[in-house]
Amino acid sequence: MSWTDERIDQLKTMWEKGLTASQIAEELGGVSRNAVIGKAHRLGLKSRPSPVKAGEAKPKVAKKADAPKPARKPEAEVESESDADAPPFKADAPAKPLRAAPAPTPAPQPAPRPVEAAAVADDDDNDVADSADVVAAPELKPQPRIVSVGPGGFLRQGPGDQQAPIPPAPPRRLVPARPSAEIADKTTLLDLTDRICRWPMGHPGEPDFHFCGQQVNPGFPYCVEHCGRAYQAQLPRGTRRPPPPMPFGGPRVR
DNA sequence: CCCTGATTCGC
DNA sequence: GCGAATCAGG
Repeated sequence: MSWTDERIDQLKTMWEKGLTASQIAEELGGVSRNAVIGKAHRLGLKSRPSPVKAGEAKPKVAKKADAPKPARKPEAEVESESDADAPPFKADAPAKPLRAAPAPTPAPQPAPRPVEAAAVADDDDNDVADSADVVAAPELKPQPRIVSVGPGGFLRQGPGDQQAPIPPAPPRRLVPARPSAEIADKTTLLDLTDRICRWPMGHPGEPDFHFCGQQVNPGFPYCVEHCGRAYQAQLPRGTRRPPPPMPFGGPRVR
């Protein structure tokens, strides 16, 4: 690959954007991380916080001054003829991994459509696991105190544990709008609105996990059918029937 | 080990 | 100009 104007431009953009050399190389394709770094420097792009330059002002270490190593691959370093029995460098093959071979795609950003906010206005007086909340933030570092396990294997938390002050979402890498094709016609988290039943179908994390998607029973987060599952009239003690099957067949047993 | 960016230097 | 090899810090 050569450095076309376009590729140089991409390099500049991504470099200034703070992407690592590896990411840039992967994005461009056909070049190594070193190539990216080398090019960036040649272009005069300002260096970014390097792990190796901390404080040190004199990188002028004795590199070539005192007899260091050849540093360069010997290639045809024909020394004296008498020493012709030197070990041949058959291992000279760079063994280039040829990273990201097929990647001519300029990665057309999949225009993240203005997600309808997923209507996360959580009117949480209902007791059913509100999957939308849990699923939306699966990457909480500190393991929250688990109060109980909700339907579908959701981990319920105590009221005080709910709000983790971690809104600063780091810049996301480009991600397809749909996790997979098999869910293309299903109701995903992004499809949820106030008027769409958000009863989970399947288990979160599974490739085909989606939501009911029916019109909601006005005033409720679920359709009529699922409202019937979510809300049970409280019967006097002793007259209670055995609990109905939980959604998705109950908590997962691992 | 992995990662990172910087630097060197044969090509 | 290019980039693999190497260095060196995290």
